[in-house]
Amino acid sequence: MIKITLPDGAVREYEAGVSALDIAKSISEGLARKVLAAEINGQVWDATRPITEDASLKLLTWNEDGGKNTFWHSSAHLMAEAVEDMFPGAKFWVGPALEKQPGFYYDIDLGGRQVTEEDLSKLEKKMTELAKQNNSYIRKAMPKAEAIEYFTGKGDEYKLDLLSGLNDGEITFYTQGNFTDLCRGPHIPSTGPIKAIKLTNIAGAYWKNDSNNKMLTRIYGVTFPSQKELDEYLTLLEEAKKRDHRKLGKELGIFTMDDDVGPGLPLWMPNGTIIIEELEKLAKETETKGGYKRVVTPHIAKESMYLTSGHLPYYQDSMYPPMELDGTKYYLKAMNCPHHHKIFSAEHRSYKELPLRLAEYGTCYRYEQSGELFGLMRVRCLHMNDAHIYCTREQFADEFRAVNDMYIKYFRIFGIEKYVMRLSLHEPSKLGQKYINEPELWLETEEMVRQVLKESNIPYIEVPDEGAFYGPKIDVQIWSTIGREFTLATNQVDFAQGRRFGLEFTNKDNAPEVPLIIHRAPLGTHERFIGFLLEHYAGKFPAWLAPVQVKVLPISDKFLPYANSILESLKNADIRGEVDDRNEKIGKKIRDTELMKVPYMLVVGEKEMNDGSASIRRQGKGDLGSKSVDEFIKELTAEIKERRGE
RNA sequence: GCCACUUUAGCUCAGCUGGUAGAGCAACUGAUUUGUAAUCAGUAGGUCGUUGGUUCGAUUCCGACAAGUGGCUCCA
Repeated sequence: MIKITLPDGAVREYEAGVSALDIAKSISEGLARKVLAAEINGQVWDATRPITEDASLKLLTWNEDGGKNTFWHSSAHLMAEAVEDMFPGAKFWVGPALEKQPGFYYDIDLGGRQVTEEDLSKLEKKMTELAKQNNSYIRKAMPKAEAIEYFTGKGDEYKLDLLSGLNDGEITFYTQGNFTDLCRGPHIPSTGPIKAIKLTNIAGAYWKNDSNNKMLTRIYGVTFPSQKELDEYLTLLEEAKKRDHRKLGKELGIFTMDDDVGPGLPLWMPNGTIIIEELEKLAKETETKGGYKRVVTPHIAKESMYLTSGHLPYYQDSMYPPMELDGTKYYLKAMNCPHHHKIFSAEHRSYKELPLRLAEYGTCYRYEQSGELFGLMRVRCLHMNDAHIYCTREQFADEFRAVNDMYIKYFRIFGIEKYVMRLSLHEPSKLGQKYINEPELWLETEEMVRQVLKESNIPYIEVPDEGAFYGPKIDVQIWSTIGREFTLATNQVDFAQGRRFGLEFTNKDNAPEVPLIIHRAPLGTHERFIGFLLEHYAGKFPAWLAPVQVKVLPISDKFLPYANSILESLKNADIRGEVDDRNEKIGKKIRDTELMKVPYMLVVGEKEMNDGSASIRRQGKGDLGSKSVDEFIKELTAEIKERRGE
C-alpha cells in the first residue's frame, strides 16, 4: 500500500500502481470525468500513469492551468493524427500548448506540400471525428536504441534530433488511435473531452527558432471542452480586435501610413500630435524635477562615431544605408547614446558635475526588417524618451533607483498594471563575444540592479543571456491587444561605452575616471507608447491626453452663438474644445462625439443659454446634469492639471 | 528577410464559374431648427494596389513587384 496526500492534507491509502484517475473515481465518478491530468509531487503527470510510491496528489481539471495545458498539448497530438492522415509522410517537430494564450501549435515538415485554409476546415472535421472515437493516450517507455531505430526506419530526422538530446531511460512514446509520437507528455486520458476545435492559422516557423534553419509549417489551433467555451473565446478575440491600436488610430485620426512615405514611417495626424506633445510635457516636467538637462542633437552622424561606439558592427543591418558626401559616410542615427556621449566629452568634467543627466526626445531611424513592422508598435522612425545618466560607481544605485521610481510614477499616472519587469543578464560563456568582457562588473552591476528591484517590491523575472552588449538591463514587457509581447520601456546599465568613447571625469583624488552610464527610456518611444495607450484605454483617453477634451453640442443653430462663446471660455482656460456646428439633431451629434471618445460633451439649448450653464455629458457615462460653465471649466482644469485617470 | 494569406469609392465591405462594378457610412447640396447614441431627399466618388502575361476580351486566371495581415527571426 502507498500513502497519497491530497491538497487538503488528507492522507489516503491505495494499492501501489494506482493511477490518479483511479483515485478520482474512488472520490466520485463526476470528478473522475473531469480529470485531465494530475500533479504528482509537484509534477504534472498523466492521470492514468501508475503511482508506485507515497506521493502528494492534486487532480487537475479544466479549471487548472496544468489541466488546460495538458488538454491543449493533447489536442496538438490529435491534430498531428489528422495531419498525418491527410498528408502521409509528414514529419513532426514539436507541438506544445501556447504559453500566453489558449491553444497549441504543431511544427510540421510537409515535404514541400502546402496547407490551405480549406485544408484547415478538413483537418478540423477529421479531428472532430477522431476525438469522438475517444481513443486513449497510451504512454510507453522505450530504450533509446529502440527509439533511434524506430525513427531511423521512418527517416524522421527531427525526432532523431530530439532524441539526441535525451538520455536513455527518459524516453517515452505516446499513442492515440493511429498516431504515435515521441513525447515527454503528459496527456489527458483520452481524446473524448476535446469537443470544440478551431484551427486558427497557418504560419511558417524556423526549425529550432533559428533563421538559418529550414522553415517548417506551423499550424495553430485552439480547443475547448464545449462549443460554448470556444464561441466565447472567439467572441473575446473579436472584442480585442476592436481595440487594436491600428484600427483605433485610424478611427480617431491619430496616425496614418502612406505608401509614398514608406513602410514603418507613421505620419502623426493633429490628434496624435496632441498626445505626443502632452507626453513630452509630462516627460519634461518630470525630468526637470529629477535634475535632468535637455539637449538637442542632429539626426545624422558620421560613420566614424558609430565605429567608436561599437554600434556599427552590431547594428549595421538595422540602420538605413549611409549617405555619402565628399567621401564621408553619414548614417541616420538608430540610437541617441553616441551623440549624448559627445556632449559629455565636449567639456572637461569634474566629479562635482556628476551625476550628469542628459535628456532628449530623440528621433531615431531603424531599418527594421519588413516582416517585423507592426502598426505603431514596430516602426522605422521612432521618437525615444531617451536620457543618459553619467555617474560614479558610488552614485549608481541611487540613480538607478531614481529611474525606477520614475517608471513607477508614470505607470501610476497611466494606470498600467499588467506588465512584467524583466531583468536581462549576461551569459558568462559569451563574455568577449556577445558581451563585453568584464566578468566582475557584470556581476556587480547585476546585483545592484537586482537589489533596486527587490527594494521597490516590484515583481520581476530574471532572464539570462538577454542583456545589452554593454551591461544588464531592465525591460518592461507588455502585451498588445492581440497578444503580441513588446518591450514598452527600458533601463540599461552601461560600463562599456564610457571607455570606448574615452569619457572621463576628474575624481576627488584628481585622477581621471570613466563614468558608469545609465540608458533609460521610461516612456519608451512615442510610437510604441501611444500604440500601447490606444489599446490600454481602448481609445478613451483621460481628459489630459484627449485630443479634443470638450465638444460643445448646440441643440440647434439658434444656440450656436452661445456655444461659440463657451468655446472661447474653454480656449482661454487652455482647454481643447470644439463646437459641433453641423445641422444635425442632438442625438446624432452625441452619437458621433461618443464614437470619437471625446471625454466631455456640453449640450446647450434654451435653458442653458439663459442661465450660463451647460448640460454635462461624460463619454461612456451619459448625462451628468447641468452646471455653470465657469464651474465646469474650473473642475476640468483641475482634472487635467492633476492628469487624473478617470 | 522567411512561410502563408490579403489588396474593389475617404471608411467598412458585396461582386457565382472571365463580358470594364454596387451597398451602407462619410463628403457635398437642399429641406428640417431639432433636448442626450444615427431626420429626410438629392448629388457626386472607382483605369478594381502596380506591372507583365494568357485570352477576341481580365477586377476576375497566371507571374513579378509593392503595401498590409497572421506567424517565425528580430526588437524600443
